[in-house]
Amino acid sequence: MKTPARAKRSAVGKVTLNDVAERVGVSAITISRALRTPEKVSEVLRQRIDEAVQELGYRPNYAARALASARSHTVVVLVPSLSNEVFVDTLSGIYETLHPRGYQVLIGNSRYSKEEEERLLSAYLTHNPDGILVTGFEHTAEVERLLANAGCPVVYMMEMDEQGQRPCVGFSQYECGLAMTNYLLQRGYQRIGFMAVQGDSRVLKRWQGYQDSLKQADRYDPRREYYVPDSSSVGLGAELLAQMLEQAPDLDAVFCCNDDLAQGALFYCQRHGIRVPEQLAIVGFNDLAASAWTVPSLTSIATPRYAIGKRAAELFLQLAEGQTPEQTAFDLGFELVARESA
Amino acid sequence: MKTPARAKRSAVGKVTLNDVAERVGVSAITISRALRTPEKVSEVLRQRIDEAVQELGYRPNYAARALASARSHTVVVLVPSLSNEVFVDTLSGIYETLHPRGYQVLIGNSRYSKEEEERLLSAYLTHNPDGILVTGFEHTAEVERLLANAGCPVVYMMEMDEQGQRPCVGFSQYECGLAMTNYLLQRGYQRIGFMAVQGDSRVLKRWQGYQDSLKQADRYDPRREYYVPDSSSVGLGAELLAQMLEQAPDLDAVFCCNDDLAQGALFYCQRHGIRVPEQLAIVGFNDLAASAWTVPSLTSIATPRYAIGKRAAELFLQLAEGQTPEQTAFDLGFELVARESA
DNA sequence: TTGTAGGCGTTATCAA
DNA sequence: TTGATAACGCCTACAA
Repeated sequence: MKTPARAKRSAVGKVTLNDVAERVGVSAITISRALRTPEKVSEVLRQRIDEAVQELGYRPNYAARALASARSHTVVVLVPSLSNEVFVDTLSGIYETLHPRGYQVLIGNSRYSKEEEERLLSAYLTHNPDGILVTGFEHTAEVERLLANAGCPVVYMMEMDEQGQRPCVGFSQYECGLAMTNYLLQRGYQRIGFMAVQGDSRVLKRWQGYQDSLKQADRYDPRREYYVPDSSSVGLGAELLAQMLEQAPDLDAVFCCNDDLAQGALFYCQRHGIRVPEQLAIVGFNDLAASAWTVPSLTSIATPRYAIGKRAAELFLQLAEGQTPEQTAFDLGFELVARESA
Repeated sequence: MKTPARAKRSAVGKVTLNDVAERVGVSAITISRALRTPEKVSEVLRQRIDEAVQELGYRPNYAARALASARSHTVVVLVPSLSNEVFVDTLSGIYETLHPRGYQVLIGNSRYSKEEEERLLSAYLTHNPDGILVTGFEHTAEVERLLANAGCPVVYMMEMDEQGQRPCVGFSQYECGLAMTNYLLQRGYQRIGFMAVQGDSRVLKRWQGYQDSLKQADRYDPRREYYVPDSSSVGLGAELLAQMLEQAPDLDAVFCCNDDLAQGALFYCQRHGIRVPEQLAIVGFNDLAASAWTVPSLTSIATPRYAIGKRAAELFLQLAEGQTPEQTAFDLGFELVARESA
């Protein structure tokens, strides 16, 4: 019913700082201060202001704040997938670190597409983020250019920077591949295959580790490698194992580039009466939650994704505060979890 | 090297509309128009503007735009979990519909906490979203108040509004519970248990359906119900089945309130030599990707979550454009997928 | 401790 | 088709 004289273009007649100021009888800036730096406002005033804010239901306008302060309090996070426990866990670590510090997290899901990543980044840059957290070092030239000119700290996640220049938190994917394959060799497996999908740089590095391990043991045979660019899934693991067994029937172990695949491979064996690990050993990667419960349980590599998210966020915070951390590259390691399947 | 006289507080010396305007020799508003409504700018000018934009690398400032236009081009989506395929799929549907229309999607993950949901919504409202997509109808009073006063369309997802007032896209969780239990009865199972976790309203409704089905068949026995408030996981399914079998050893079928649980229950049976479905039938809910591949494969209920996200986003679009759609409540149904486990 | 002035980058409004 | 002007709501800088 009331027609506020002031509001000319005001979107929905939302309560502004000025409304609160009028109500309390002070200037707008004082309200602003009371909200952001309460200690700089007198006790009495602060109390009256808090009340007025409550009564009027004042809610600061994000856009106005971002515009006036030239700080968005926003951190952009670029991940290749959300349907993967790994990145959801990473996001948890990021969120739990950044949220208490007053940052909004803008999630960009590129679906393993570099082009989509480019679009996302380009769009999100209009937000003038205070920081950007990206997955991996493999991007389009344009993305690299955008990141370089973003004017805010950029932290790379999941892998280590080989040039050692850029801030990053991750672990050596190559070492993972090496360690797991060495483990299989050590357990006496002789004809070890590798099942790869997606083909992102992290998978390729694990694969490289696998190859180097076998070559060193003089057991490498390209016929036992299987790669398709499709996105990972349990079903795909089952299908690919069928194909691998056809191509290399003498396989005695498969290293699946991730646990989804490994679970699918295991189910395939269950269905076809192939005993695991007696006839065929199966190992995965990432140690997804279900892998401890399958029968047999899956040997895998546990990756510190939550910790990566957390540390990456912390690193961003340091960088954003203008600190010069002595360390900007964090290798958080990994753990080989030996279970029943190999 | 150049020191732009104008830039006094400019955050990072970003290129603005004015910079482009100067370069082209027109006013800023013309650049703005050329970018938003190219058809309102002359051919020649448009071309020169496009070039200048390219050369200077101009990128509109989201905050300024939102402030000036009182439109954020942002839609807030509140989900209870990201570690659940269901909501990730829903988000895909939303994103794929809204992104091409120029909307940003702000994801809020409440982790099944109503209090966290309240904090999230409160924070996100500062963005003045153009719309809000929420999961379910069960919220704190404050959230309900905030939604009612948000001043933008709100669409509820996953359930149907019993009062039939609010815009919603979902399906009847109750009917799902009913249908699945009827199916089991029909298949001849007599002592059917229910395994519930999380305890959100959707689970409760399925549970209600289960109870009503059994009561009607005069086969209801509360000893066969098992509920813990913990969050769902494969491991929990295994643990709970162990407890259920102890409490009601005569169980001949379990209806798990979702597929995670069902998979865990199945793995428990595999490990303990309980034949499924001969000794114990297992059914789940949601039809997660892996459920088709386990051995035996899991009977479940496929839910149209991608479609729900898509339709909810479309409904929002209609509402946002001021249309009055004749239909604002969409029941997208569900499908019982009979497989080997029951 | 509080206030004044001015501007952040864009768009709505109205005029030319 | 183009432009001048005045917001949008808040914050920085400086002053009192």
